Amino acid sequence: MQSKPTTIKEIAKILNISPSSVSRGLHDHPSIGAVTREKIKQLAKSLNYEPNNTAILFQKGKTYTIGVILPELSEHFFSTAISAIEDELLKKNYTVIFAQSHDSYEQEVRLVEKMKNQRVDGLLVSISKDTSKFDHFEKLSSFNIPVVFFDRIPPFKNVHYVACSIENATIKAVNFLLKKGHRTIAMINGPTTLFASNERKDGYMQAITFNRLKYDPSLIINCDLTEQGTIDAANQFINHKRKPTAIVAFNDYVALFLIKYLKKLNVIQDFDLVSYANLPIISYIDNSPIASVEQYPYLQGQKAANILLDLINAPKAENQAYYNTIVESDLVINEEK
Amino acid sequence: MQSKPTTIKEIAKILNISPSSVSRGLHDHPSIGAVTREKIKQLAKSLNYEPNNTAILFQKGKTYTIGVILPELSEHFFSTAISAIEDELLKKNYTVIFAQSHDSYEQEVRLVEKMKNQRVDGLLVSISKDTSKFDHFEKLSSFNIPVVFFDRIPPFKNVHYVACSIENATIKAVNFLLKKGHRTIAMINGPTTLFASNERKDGYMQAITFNRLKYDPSLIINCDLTEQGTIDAANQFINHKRKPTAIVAFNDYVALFLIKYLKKLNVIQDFDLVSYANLPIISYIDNSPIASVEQYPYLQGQKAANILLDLINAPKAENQAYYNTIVESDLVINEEK
DNA sequence: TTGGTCTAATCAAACGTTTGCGTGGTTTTT
DNA sequence: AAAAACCACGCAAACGTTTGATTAGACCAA
Repeated sequence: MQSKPTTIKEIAKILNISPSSVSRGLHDHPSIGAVTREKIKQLAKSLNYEPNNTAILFQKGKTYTIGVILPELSEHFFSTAISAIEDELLKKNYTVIFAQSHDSYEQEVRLVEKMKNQRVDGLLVSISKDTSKFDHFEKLSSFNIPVVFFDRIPPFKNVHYVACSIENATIKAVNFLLKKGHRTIAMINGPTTLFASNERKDGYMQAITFNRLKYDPSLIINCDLTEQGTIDAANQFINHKRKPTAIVAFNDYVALFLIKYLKKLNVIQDFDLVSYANLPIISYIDNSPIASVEQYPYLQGQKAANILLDLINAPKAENQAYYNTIVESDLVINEEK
Repeated sequence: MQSKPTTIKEIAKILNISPSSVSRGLHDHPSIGAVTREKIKQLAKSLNYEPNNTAILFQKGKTYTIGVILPELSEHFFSTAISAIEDELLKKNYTVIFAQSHDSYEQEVRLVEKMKNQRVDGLLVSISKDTSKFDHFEKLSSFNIPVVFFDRIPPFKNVHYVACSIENATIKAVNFLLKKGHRTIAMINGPTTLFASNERKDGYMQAITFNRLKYDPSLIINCDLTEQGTIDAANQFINHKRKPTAIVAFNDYVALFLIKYLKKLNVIQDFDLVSYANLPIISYIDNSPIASVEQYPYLQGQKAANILLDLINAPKAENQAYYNTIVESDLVINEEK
């Protein structure tokens, strides 16, 4: 009933030829005659022969497997990105294995170790919030396992990465608000420890100074991204001597908290909001942000996957230059308003 | 620089013992003396020895790899479920590979084939919308690859599965609305071809008849789950001679379309909505459903993963009985209202 | 002394596939 | 007719690890 899978050896024995000939026949090697080749293929098909992958991988010392490590799969951004990665790698007959760091540095270190033991051909990583040391990735290069970071990338250039320029995006966002006539624009930013916070701040300042406006540091509040933190920030803006007319929210979650609170106070009409896209359906909400920074997770995933394939298949000598790919972000204007 | 990984053989040569002793030493086999064992372990550590997984898998004929096939990873339900699966299987040192059918039957067939060639130890599957034939799964049993279906399951009992009883959930939902005083309850259902549609209908009817109310077939409309389809259904209800006061939406997407349209017509206040949870943030929306059927994707994923492990590790003879696990769904009342 | 039990290790096969090299036999070239 | 070229295939090693069978030596009992 539960037949052991057919092997090349068995085919060889039946046909009274050597296993190597069978292997070559199945691979259309020129040194196998057409007649024999067809006999091999026919028998293989009729016996339901399936190459034993573990044997091939072992023999070749390659796994055709790509590891993906990301913080949280149930975040829409990441599930979309890995969806792209899987689509892209499947085309090239690679297999994807993945794991979640759950934003823990220790877990990330463990996972990198595990992926290395699994002998992945390459790694795609979006780093955890907790990660500030990167030794665990450096070890990989000595094993010749290329790594491409995406979206959440380390703060230096000598790695391969794909990311969105949040700075540029923020410039676009603030410019958009300025063009709409806003002159006092506030920002609910994340913790100063986050690279992403600095990018937002830099973009904000660039837009403000480029437009010859005065930069008021009290209009940028660093919060912990919780609901209470958002409420505290909102209160500061509402009571600000220069009460802002527009607020840039760190992300859609913050925007949600903000909308909820401003509605409760019945002052939502006093503000135009802009946010960074996390939630696909945010535009369905009443008083939703009038614009969103789209970071193209699918595109980022695609590009990262293809870069990794390049690295895997490149001659070793060429691995000198680093891919630093920036995916341009767009400001998506919410038509509903 | 790029050192080839250390092998057991090398360790053996350095220590002047046989590879088998090294292997046994590393595995604490009793027939290796404590002194030798420690020498082996020390040297292994200092040489950064990592077992070559592909070799082990090949040798053991097991891959310690579980395949997961699901329709669409970027759907919140599925990303949560696979997140649970990964968490659960990582604990047991299994590796997860996954692929998306994108709701295509042909793709699903290809993927099952691919997973089989990858020699996965088992398969977790949520079937595609297009799938009505199941031969591709039956083939797996002859290769002794167990399959556990979750959420989207085939319409028969002689398979292993984990799912939520949408029927029970619907009974709860309708009962909830009845208790709130509603007497005319409508339902926007999916296409009749979908198993999920029948479950909803059955649940609806059971609740109605159990409460000795008259069942009015015109209050259940089968739609194609598009925005236009939802609008058409809504129009029928609005113009219905017995205009309903509550509507059960097929899912959150339909609910979103519905809310949008009813708001536009300014009749949203005339209806109480209930939906089935797909979108985590739906409750943040104004006029959101007053209750949602929670289907516990994380729990379903966990259970499916554990059942699969049971099947993999069970003695062959015991594989007779089928796991048919129903995860109870809950009606989550939206407090905001 | 013979036989038995234990300990600590070795030997060799096995898993399935790929691949460099070798080798008869036939055909072509000079 | 000898040399060269080519065709179609076989041989055997290799990839790294595990494991059943075996062994050499030490110790003990009768």
